[in-house]
Amino acid sequence: MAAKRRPTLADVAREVGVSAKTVSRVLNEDGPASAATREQVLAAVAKLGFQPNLMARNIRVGGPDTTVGLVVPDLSNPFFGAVASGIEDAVRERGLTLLMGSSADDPARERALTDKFLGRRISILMVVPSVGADHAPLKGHRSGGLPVVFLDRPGTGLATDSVVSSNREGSHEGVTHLIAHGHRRIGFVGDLPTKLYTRRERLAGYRSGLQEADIPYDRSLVVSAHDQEGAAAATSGLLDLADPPTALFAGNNIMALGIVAELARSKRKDVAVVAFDDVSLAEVLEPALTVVAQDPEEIGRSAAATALARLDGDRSRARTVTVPTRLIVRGSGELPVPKR
Amino acid sequence: MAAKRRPTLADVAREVGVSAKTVSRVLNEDGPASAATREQVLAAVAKLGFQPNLMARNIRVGGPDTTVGLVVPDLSNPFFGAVASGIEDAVRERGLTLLMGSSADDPARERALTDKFLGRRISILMVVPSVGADHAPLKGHRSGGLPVVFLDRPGTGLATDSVVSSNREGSHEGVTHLIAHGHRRIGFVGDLPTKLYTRRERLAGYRSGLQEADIPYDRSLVVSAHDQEGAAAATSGLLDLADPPTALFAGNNIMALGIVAELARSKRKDVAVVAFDDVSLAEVLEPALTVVAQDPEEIGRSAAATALARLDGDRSRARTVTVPTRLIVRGSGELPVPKR
DNA sequence: TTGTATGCGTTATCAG
DNA sequence: CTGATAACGCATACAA
Repeated sequence: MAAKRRPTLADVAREVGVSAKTVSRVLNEDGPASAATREQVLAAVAKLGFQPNLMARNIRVGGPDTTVGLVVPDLSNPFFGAVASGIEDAVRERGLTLLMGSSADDPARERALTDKFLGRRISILMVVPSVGADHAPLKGHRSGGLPVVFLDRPGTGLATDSVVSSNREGSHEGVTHLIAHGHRRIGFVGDLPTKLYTRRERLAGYRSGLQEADIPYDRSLVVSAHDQEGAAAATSGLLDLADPPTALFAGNNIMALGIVAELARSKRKDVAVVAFDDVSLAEVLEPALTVVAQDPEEIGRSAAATALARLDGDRSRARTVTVPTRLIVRGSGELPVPKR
Repeated sequence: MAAKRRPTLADVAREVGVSAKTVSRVLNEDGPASAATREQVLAAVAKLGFQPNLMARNIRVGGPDTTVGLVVPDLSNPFFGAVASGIEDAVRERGLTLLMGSSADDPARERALTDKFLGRRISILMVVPSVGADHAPLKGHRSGGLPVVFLDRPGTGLATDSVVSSNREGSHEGVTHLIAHGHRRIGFVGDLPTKLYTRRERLAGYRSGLQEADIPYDRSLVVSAHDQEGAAAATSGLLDLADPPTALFAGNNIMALGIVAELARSKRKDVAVVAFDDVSLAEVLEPALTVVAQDPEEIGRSAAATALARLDGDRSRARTVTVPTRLIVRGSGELPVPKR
């Protein structure tokens, strides 16, 4: 038996012996309806398993859908999960539903997803921009009244609201913290690609920290990796240098995992570490991991607040909200330079 | 200026001076179209910022939407993020897009989300059932040809495919592992509510492990918590008992974090621990954390494979796939019973 | 190569 | 209180 056609309003109406509009009225509690027909309709709806076609409804009503579309690069990175949670909490009160999809950090897939969302006439669009994506095509939507917010990274080709962490300042603070504990050779383990906004900003903060302390920038101390395993390998490479670093700065949570794993594997407890972005169990490690913590939930909440204000008619200029980071001192960042 | 009406096919057609159908043709690369009109149309589309209304399109075409809807209880739990990743990878090859939303483990919200998905005529519905949810309303859709898959937990009131971990066997193995190292007083720190399927199954495995070793079940050794902090407090309570456990079994990843955090805080390295579900940095802890690892990506892939087979016409009976767990021995589960 | 009539499932309008 | 009819934005069938 092939998939049967789904029941429509008309089917329900025929079943009961009323008009389609009457069924519609009952379901939407729109106009008046006698208790008798009401019950009959409800019974028929249950019997047939009728499910209103929201697309047909939307096409008729014309208004935007009550959905917030969110595009993230990676569904399995807890950072974006936390951001999504923050958004969800904030928009639910307004009756909006968050739907999240992945771009895999690929501009083409990001575009396909946003188009899908836009085609559905969502109420708010939130995007963690992929490297190389062009957001000029969103201009019309934004000027047409659709709130568009960039998260974690700024977009390209479109002036709209964005919410980012204080990447540069946070890294500067983290590196300065290491310097204050005597370190002068500090490795930077960053993610890829190197032109990723957050990567660039955090590297810039690292460099400004060094500069402030009159420590020359040494390119051989800056390495990159795609994932945790790569970060571990990169860490190993740094420690094998003729003049190895005495401290490491992790460019994000994944890099932090790789660094910590490699230091544990090689039983090195003398290397100081500060990581950008917190990770679970950081306080349990030995030494406990000192981090420049981001506030992903707050990033989400802030983005939601901005978007909701736009929905309420705020037509002011596009603004960039910077969510502050916070240095959490736990131990790994306060290790001294080993005597030699 | 209020939000202007979005441009439609007709608007584009008027702009160019052709019929709506012609515009439709170029956009869908459907019928033939002269290069001249083609360019004109494309120009007008860009100029007006026209975005086809996918709902109108879909309602006309009638076919299902190319979306896979996924309902999870918590967007910020990395376990579900990994499951989603597995699904995404598997369905993308078929041109399907994964969209994920949160039920917050609330039946009403789960229902609202599934209704929203169903109203959009998604191709596949995947649900991590909330406690207390009734899935009988999905019957019509499932028999109407919509693949419905339950993940991580079985659904209620609907016979359909589901994919779960080997919770009972895994727990049994984990507890038996502790017993093999001499432990007889083993605490169980589980999540809430206690009637949650995974919680019940894992507790059952714990009990069967004890029973097999002729160790009496002691209710005072079974505690529960909502979150990591709660798990830490529960752990503390267990260790304060007059006759405290010498080993702990964590009912899920969050409970594991709480246990590990509390043991670190109280500087207890003599308590053996086995956790259900792996956590990052488990191998770096001291002692490294022995776990009964789940395979969330595989759960996702398996669910996707099942659903795709249904889409291809598989009308065989509903089946339950059990994804095996794997005991990963790292150290914490092999600690001996302290001498006293 | 292009246009016209028609219908998808729903709701708004207006009449009964 | 209820129903007939038109309309939403788009695609199919057929004609030109």
